[in-house]
Amino acid sequence: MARPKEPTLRQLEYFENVARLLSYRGAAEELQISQPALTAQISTLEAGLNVALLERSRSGTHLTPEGRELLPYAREVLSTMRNLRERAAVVSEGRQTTYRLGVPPTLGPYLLPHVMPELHKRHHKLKLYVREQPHQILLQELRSGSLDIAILPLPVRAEDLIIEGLFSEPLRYVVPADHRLAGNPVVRPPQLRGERVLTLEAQHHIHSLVKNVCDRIGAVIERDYEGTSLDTLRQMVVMGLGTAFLPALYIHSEMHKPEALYVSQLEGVPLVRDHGLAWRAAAPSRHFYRELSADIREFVGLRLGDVVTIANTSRR
Amino acid sequence: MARPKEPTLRQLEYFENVARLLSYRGAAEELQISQPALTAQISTLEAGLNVALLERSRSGTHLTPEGRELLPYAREVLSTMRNLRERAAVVSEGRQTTYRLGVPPTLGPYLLPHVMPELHKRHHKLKLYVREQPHQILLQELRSGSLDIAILPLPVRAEDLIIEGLFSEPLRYVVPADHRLAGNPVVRPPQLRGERVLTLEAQHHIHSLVKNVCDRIGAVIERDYEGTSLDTLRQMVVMGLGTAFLPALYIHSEMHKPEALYVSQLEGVPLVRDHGLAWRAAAPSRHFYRELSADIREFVGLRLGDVVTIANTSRR
DNA sequence: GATGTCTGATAGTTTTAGGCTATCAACAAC
DNA sequence: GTTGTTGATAGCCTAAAACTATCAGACATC
Repeated sequence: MARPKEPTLRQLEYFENVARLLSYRGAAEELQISQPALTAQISTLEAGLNVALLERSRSGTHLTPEGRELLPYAREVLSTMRNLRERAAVVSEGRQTTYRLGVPPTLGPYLLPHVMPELHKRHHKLKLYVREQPHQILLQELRSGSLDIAILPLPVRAEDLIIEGLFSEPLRYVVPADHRLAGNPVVRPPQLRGERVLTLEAQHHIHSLVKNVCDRIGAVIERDYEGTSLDTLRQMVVMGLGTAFLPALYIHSEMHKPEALYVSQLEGVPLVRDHGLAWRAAAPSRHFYRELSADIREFVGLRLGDVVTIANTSRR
Repeated sequence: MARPKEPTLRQLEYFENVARLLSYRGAAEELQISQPALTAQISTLEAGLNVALLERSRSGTHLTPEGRELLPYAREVLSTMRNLRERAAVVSEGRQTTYRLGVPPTLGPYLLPHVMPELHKRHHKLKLYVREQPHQILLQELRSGSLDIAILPLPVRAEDLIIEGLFSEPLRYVVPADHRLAGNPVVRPPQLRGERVLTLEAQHHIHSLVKNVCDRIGAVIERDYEGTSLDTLRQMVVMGLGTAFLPALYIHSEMHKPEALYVSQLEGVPLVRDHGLAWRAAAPSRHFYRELSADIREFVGLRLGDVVTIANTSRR
């Protein structure tokens, strides 16, 4: 193929060597090629650049003025190439680059502070770039390649993704201080019939979980006041606008005594959200992601074992 | 030869293209190669760097985290290579790089100010890096490649150098104001018999020229006071320590009325120094150097034609 | 002046790498 | 279920890189 002869890195390396040693035979020896091969490559380089780089006679070799001017440029190319190879060597050791992790905003802030320090201790060169987005967006960006891994609410059915269960997180019933059920550690479904329940906007997975449970037990979803975040939801409960089901990790992280709210466990009807770590099945780092998944389960078990239930390792 | 497979520029170009288009077939089309050839080159690059750069499935292509991290490095290599090619394109137009010109210190300061402005007008991208050194050193450094061209006193016999005559410069007889010969525009050899003549140190060409003439005419070289420069020589003449033969260009540039010295022309015995431009016979820019030689003769003729005699174009 | 050594260059040959076409399997769209 | 598109694989061909052998010129030594 008659494409114009561009200089190659090999030729620049040869040129740099000859320029430094001022001897074809000396440079050939150092480069471990034959002297005629070196001569030919330098000639080809000069033809490609359309400029004489070296002045040679039987009495020795010198740089031409043009060669002298271009030598620093050649060294620059070789230097940047060396940078690339060195960085590749580091990166190829594994877990030493930046992975983009997506998490739902209703989970990330209440989970990651417990998990990140442990991950950092174990993989101290690992860098995770965290993005909080609604789970539908997370799924889309994982598929499109804008994310490398994501924590998604289960179940998720996607043939092109690997999803491993992390843990189950219950949602607790939260009432204001003057509520008739305040102070009861456990509430049963008949006690909630007719209760007004506040929840997040429809785009959140929690919305559908809470709606399903309310439909089952006869509680009423309050549609006039939808929360845009768990905090705004909690403030509305404090203000007496209704009651709510809030995630256990949120409660664990954000609600402390003294607090104007009471928390109860709902008995008889399971209300949990399952979390899983997802990645693309074709990802070259999929073995590392599987290990990361196990690490997260381990650390969540250690730090938050009394708040959530660790998942069995399974493909859902 | 089983040398480790280093990445090539071609491979980095291919990688950058795929990374930007996120499609092997799209990139192959833009690169004007077949898609299997592209796939093979990317695979070879990944093997060479020992890291997966791209994640590919039948549903599309993504950068891996490692590939994302190395892509700026690859772009850096391609950028420095582009810089080299662009600079080479400028340099290959000719006369647009820096040439090292050597000149004797007894000539350079009195010649170049007349010649450089004209040279710059004619070759406005030409850059001459001037070094003043004794002519023996000039010859040595020209041969060793530390200089590209040099103005040398003639004759010079060197098989490996091309030398073209530039001009002949007479040396004038200079006496203090109270000298018996002061005011005579012309002096003859018998008038100088027994005269004490100061000159430069032996390493200078002028020394041997003056010594030869003094031997012929019976003047006496003053060995107790040798000049280290033309200026110091002239100051000693002013102080009445003796007389001297000074180059015409020096006189033309540096000695003006009123001055405590008188200048005469020596008749009957020629006392001139011939100057030539020298370069290595094997220098790729030798055609340019010949043109430069002609330019210098032209400009010296125009600006200093009444001080020196332009040489015929000849190989001495 | 003759001879030997060292320099870079040239010629012919061999080996390796880059690129081709044909075809494959997997996946998505209709 | 069929068709089209994706990246991957196999076999082949050509160009490039490298080899060895040898050359001519320059220089040092005898």
